[in-house]
Amino acid sequence: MKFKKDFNCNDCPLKCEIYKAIVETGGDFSNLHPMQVSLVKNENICKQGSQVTHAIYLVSGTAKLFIEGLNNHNIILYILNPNSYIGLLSFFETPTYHYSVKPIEDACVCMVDLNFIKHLYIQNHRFLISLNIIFGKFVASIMQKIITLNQKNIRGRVADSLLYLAELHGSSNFNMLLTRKELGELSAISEENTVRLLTEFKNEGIISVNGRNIGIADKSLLKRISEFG
Amino acid sequence: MKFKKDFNCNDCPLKCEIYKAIVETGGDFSNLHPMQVSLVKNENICKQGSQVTHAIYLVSGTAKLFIEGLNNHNIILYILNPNSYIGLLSFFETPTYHYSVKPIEDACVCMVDLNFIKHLYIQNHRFLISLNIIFGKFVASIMQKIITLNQKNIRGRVADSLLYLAELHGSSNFNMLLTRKELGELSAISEENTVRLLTEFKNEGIISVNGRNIGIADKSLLKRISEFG
DNA sequence: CGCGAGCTTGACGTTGTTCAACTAGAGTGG
DNA sequence: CCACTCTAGTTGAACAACGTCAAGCTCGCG
Repeated sequence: MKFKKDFNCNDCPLKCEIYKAIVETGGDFSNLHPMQVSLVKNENICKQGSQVTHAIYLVSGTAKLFIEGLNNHNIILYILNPNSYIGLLSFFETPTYHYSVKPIEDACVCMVDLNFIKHLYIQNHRFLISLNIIFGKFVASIMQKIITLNQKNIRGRVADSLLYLAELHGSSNFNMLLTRKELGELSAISEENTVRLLTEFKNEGIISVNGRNIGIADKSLLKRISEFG
Repeated sequence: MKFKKDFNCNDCPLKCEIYKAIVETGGDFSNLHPMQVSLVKNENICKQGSQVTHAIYLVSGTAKLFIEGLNNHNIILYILNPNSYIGLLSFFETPTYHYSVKPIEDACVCMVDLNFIKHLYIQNHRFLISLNIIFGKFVASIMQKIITLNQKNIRGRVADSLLYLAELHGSSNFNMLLTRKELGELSAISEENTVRLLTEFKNEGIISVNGRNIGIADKSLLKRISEFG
């Protein structure tokens, strides 16, 4: 974990939502005090149960957002790409995080004091609305996740996860970055069954597997499997 | 379903959050046009997939909030008591409902145009903050639910549900209003296993069962079961 | 009186987890 | 350069947990 203090937004190549909102509202950066932090794998970006003090924005790298359950058994809810809010589900007056976030490759995040954010969205309603839209999408996909995890068999769930990852990477061929165990946590199944299903799908010619590189050969079939058939 | 149009908030015994916020902001009710609706069991208060046009507030009665899954298999997320928002999870710029709500006893709801609400929370930040606080709590309990449903055995899940209902009714002795099937949907298990566990708990002296009336005799033991022991 | 919805119980089969053993590759230190 | 160790991945077999099917029961209501 390496801090870059006294960071200046004008030097940042990523013109994030917060930056845009400030410019739109009058361009006063004097109270912003952004903090950029570099992290390596397995460091916590935020930790379930700890206090929410800053809005966190993923600048570069990829991260997993997960709930820490019983007996060290986690469930991964989303994979986060650069240019997305991390603290979002906790922006809204939640004292502590209900989930944890860790990078799955080296990453860089930017932290902004939460009081600044509140002040900003009260002044700038377009910003507030944009937060709410993202928030709404998160909730929608959690709902979907609850159904998927509870009502599909493990074949359908892994198919779902693979389609999700392809969508996320914008291609049918991608390096999923996740270990087998993590792919299992994304589908809420055991590591062993994850392996079994990957080889099963491979043998059926639905996907190609090369280490963590996945290629989806028959997307429509995978979709039918995901829909539970 | 029976509409009471041209309803006047000053005649309403329930001084809800929205009412209070309007009074606080200047007391202009002229654009409010609240609509009160009476519903009986099994009518939809709101329906998954349909458009969100109004904020809905539960005035009287009890309702279940559930996700409609595959093969007519639902999962109940919450039981709603009077004086709570129904549309809440969809207030924030979500075009369609991601869940359904139905009364489990005769109920009465009040509907307010969503544009009015938006206008109100932009003017009144205390109201916005109060919405966000409730929103945050909903999300927190969904997170908890995901873990519960995926990582606890059915004994733990039913124990959880019973403790939840006791909390909701504010007493260890309550009429749960739910059928066995619905209690199962609250715990995401089959109706048959729900019945089996109720009699199991009864035989173990942990609860008393009389139709839909439940009495929790040994709360601490039930808590230990819920914590997965 | 008969019908239907809700409830109850037993038997059975499927699904998925867990345990255990084994393999392959990447570091590490002598 | 070779043991060694550690992690990630893989496979098989045994077992436990749940869901499903089927049948019967009870009570309220037409």
